[in-house]
Amino acid sequence: MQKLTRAFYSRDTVLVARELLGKWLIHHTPAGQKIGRIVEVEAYLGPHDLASHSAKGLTKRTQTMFGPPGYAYVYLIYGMHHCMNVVTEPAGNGAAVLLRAVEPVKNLTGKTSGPGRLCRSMEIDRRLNAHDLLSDDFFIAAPDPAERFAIIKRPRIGVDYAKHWAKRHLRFYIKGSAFVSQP
DNA sequence: TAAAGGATAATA
DNA sequence: ATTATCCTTTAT
Repeated sequence: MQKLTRAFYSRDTVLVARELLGKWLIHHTPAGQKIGRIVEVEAYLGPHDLASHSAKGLTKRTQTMFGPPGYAYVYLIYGMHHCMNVVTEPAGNGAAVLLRAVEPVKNLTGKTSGPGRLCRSMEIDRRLNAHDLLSDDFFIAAPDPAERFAIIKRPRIGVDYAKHWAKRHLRFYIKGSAFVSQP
């Protein structure tokens, strides 16, 4: 099992999004080590992408997104759910990958499909915002034998306000996985 | 299908 | 200080 490096995250967001599929999200909590296999992600490209938070410019909330790559961007949505993103590309680009669904590997309880439920079962909340994903208690790693699978491209979810950006195929998931939130 | 819920950013 | 908005989920 190999922890992903800073260089991995600093590349093109779409590339990182596709390569995050099949990787393991690992979180050490007081209750024990939790592991989920990433099966669905979305790419948010930067300020020019109207669906991205960074389109609003640099604010208190989005500053993590504009920071260096390999950090977690966690925020509260609709007052009751958390969403977890991974910052990509060099600092200042404002790009990130949203984690939408994982498959339970270890110590996960409840459903793990959908950004809110993913965070609930992985015990992610906004205290983990700006947390370094190269740390030892919260990180992403490649499982030992690299797997082979087909990747499906679809439009992103919940971004109808973003005009033509809503139509772009920036959501990726593992073909045939029973754990994706929306086929 | 709509209500819930709270932080955030824009407006005043 | 007030309001509109939000990368969702759950229950009616």
